[in-house]
Amino acid sequence: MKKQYNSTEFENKVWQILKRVPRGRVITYQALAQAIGCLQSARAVGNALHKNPWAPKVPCHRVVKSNGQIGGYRSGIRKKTALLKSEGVRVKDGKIVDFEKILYKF
DNA sequence: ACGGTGACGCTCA
DNA sequence: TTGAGCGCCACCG
Repeated sequence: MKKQYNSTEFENKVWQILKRVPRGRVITYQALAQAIGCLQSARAVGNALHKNPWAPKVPCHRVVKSNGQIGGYRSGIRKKTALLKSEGVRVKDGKIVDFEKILYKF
């Protein structure tokens, strides 16, 4: 597909992995980065999601911080939380309930 | 080429 | 437990 700004294998990998996360589950930026191959690039992952050209196509709202917190969202963490709750994920004050239980593993 | 920015992570006080 | 600081990687002007 055409590169919208720059060919980034890294980003492509991010969306790809994120798309295989089932509904009602969540994944951490760290795990995502690890799946790509760079455990230290959790930040870069967030950056990729932040600028992701396929906003509604990719369930970016299923990506949370490694400590179980919601993290951030381009449209606001509130929206992210609402989406998660809509999928059956219980969120308590910006934190995932039973985080390790709904955490998706590859 | 360089510096700044960002939806992060971990350690220390 | 909470807050602040430093380090990490990738993208953009």
